[in-house]
Amino acid sequence: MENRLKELRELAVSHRLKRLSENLINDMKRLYKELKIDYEPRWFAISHFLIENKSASINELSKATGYTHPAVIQIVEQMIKNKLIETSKSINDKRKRKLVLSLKGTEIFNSIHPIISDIEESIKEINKEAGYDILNIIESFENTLKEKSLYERTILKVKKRQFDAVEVFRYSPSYKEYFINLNSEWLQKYFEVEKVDLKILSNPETEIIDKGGEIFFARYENEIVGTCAAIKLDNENFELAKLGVTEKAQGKQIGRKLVLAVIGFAYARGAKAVVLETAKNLIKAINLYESLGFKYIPDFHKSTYKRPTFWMKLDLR
Amino acid sequence: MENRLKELRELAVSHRLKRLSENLINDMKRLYKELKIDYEPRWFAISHFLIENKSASINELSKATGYTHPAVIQIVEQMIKNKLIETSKSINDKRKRKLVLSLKGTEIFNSIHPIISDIEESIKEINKEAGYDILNIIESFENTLKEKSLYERTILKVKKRQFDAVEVFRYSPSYKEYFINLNSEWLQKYFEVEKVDLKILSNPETEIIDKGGEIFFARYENEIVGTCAAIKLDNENFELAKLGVTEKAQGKQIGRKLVLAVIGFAYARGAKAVVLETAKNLIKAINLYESLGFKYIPDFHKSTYKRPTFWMKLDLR
DNA sequence: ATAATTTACGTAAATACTTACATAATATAT
DNA sequence: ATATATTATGTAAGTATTTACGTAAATTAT
Repeated sequence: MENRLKELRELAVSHRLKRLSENLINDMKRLYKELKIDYEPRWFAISHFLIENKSASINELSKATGYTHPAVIQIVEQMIKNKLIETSKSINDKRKRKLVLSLKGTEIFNSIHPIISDIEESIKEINKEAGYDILNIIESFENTLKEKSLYERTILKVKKRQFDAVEVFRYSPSYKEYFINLNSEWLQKYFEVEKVDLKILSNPETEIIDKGGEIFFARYENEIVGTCAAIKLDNENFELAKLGVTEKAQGKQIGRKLVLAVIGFAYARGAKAVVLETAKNLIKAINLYESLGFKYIPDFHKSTYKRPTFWMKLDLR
Repeated sequence: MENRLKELRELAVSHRLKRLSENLINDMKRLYKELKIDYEPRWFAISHFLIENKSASINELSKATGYTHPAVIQIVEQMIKNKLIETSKSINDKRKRKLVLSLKGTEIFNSIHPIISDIEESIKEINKEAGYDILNIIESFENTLKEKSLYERTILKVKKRQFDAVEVFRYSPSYKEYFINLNSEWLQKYFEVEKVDLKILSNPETEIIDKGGEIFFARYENEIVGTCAAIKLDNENFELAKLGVTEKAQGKQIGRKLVLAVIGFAYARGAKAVVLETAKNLIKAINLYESLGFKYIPDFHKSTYKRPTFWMKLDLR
C-alpha cells in the first residue's frame, strides 16, 4: 500500500502539470476580464506571429504556435468575428488563405502590451520565489522527451519484462500434443493443415529430433503458449519452422524468444545459416524475422506447401 | 520587436506546460492501448483512492483527486459502465453515494501494476536526463501560487501602474465646468441633482475654496476624468464630498487617488477626522472608503439630501 | 501528360474537462 | 421548532482542444 501510494505521486505528474497550466491560463483570462479588455489568451500566439510576420496562412500559424490546424482555424474564426483578423485568398497558391491583423487587431494587441509586461514580471517573480526557471525546465523536458518519449521508454521496459518472463525449454515426448495444437491454431486460421504439415506435426521425433533438429516450447505464466522447430537441412543449414504462439499470448515477446532459441541452437551446432519458409499474410511473423536480420531470398527452393510461400535467410557468419 | 519576442517566451509558459502534460497523458493512453489493457489513465486516481480507502463518496473523490465533482461523476459513470465500480446509497446520509471498486475493478487495477511501475521508472529516467525532479518543481510552483496567484500578483502591478498614471491637481476657475459635469454624471445615474447639490456644484469657490476647503481633479491619459472636494466643517473635521469619476475611466485607481488627496489635505491642515456622506447603492465608492479605513457611524448627522444617506468617518489621529 | 502523392484547408464529431445552475438532505442559528 | 445556510449530488451546456475524414490544388513520379 505504502509502496503504491508513492508510485501515484510520480504518475500524477501529468495531471498536476495540466492543472498548473490551467491555473495560469485562467488567471490570465480573469485579468483580461477584470481590466475589461476584450481579449482571450488563446489569441495571443497568433496575434503575436501576425505582428511579427505581417501575414501568414493557417498552416504556418499552426506550425508556429503548436496548435493543430483545426484549432488555428477555430481561433482565427473567433478573431475574425471580433474583427481582429482579415482574410483573403492567397494569389500564388489557391489553397492557401492569407491572414493579416486588422487595424483593430493591431491596436488591441498593442494596448495589452503593458498588461503582458506585468504578467511577465509576475511570472519572473514566481520563478524567483519557487526557485526554478520554469521555462528552462519545460525546455529541458521537451528536449528529453523529443529524444525518447515516455511511450518509447516505457514500452522498452515492458518488452524487456515480458521477454524475461518467458521460459523456453526443449522437446520431450510429453509435450507432443502442444506441438500439434499450437501449430494447428494458426494453420487453420490463415490456411489449412496440409498433409506435409501433418506429417511433421504428428511425428516430431522421427521428423525433427532424430535428424539432429530440436523443438522448443515457451511457457508464460505457467502455461505453454508457443513452440518453434529447428530442422537440420544439412551440416551448414537449419530451417526454422512451425513457429506458433497462441493468439491470446501474442505480443508478449514469446515468438522472439523462440526464434532466438532456434538461432542459438543452429549457431551452437556450427551452422552457417538459418532459413525459413513463410507466407505474405503472416505479417507479424515477417516483421519479427526482419527485426532479427532475416532477409528475403528469391528462388531459394520451390514451395513445400500448397499455400504460396517464400523463403528468408539469416547468415550466421 | 526583439523585446516583444522575448516576452512571448515567458507568456507561453502555460501553453507549453499544457502541451507537456498532454504529451505524457497521450503516451500513457497509447501504452494501455498497445498492451491491450482496457483502462483509461483518467481512471487511475479514482481507482487508486478506492483501493486505499475501500469506499468513498463523489465529493471525497473530488477532493482527493482535484477533479471537480461533475468530472468525478462522469469518470465514475464510465467506470460503472465498464463494471469497475459498484454504487449504492449511503445509509447514514441519504445524499451521499457509496462507491466501491468491483472485483473486476480491483483485478484490472492490480494487473496494470507492473506497467505503472514501468511508467514510474521511465519518469524517473526522464527526470534524470532532464536534470530536474519534475514533481518537486510542480510542488514548489503550486505552493508559490497558493501564496499569491498569478492573478493577484499581476493585478497589484496593474493597479500600481494605473495609480502612477493618474495626475491629481487642485482647483482653478477654468476647471469649474468639470466639477459640475463629473458630479452630474453620477448624480443623474443613481439619483437626481438636488438643490443642495446644485448650490455647491455651481459655486465651488464661495461654498468650498473660500471656506478653507479644496477641490481636486484627476487627469488620466490627458483627460480630466474625476474630481473630489474637501469641505472644511470646523477646525477638526473635513468632509469628503462630491467624488465623481466618469464611467469609462472607472476601475483605474482614480477615485482612490482623489480620496487620498483629500485625506492628505485634511491631515496637512491638522484635522482630526474626515467624514463623508454616502448612499447604500454606491457600492464601489463604499468599498473604496472601507478599504482606506473609513467606518460607518450611525446617527452622526441628519441627512443633507432627499436621497437616503449615511455617514462614514476616518480618524486621522 | 497522366497518375499518384502530398499539401492546405475545411468540417464534424469526440474528448475531457469546466461553469452554472437546480434540488434534496442535513446542519446550524435564532 | 423553524428559517437559513451548507453540503452532496445531479444535469445541461459551454470550452478548448483533438481526431478523423473529405476535397481541392499543387507537386512529384512515371
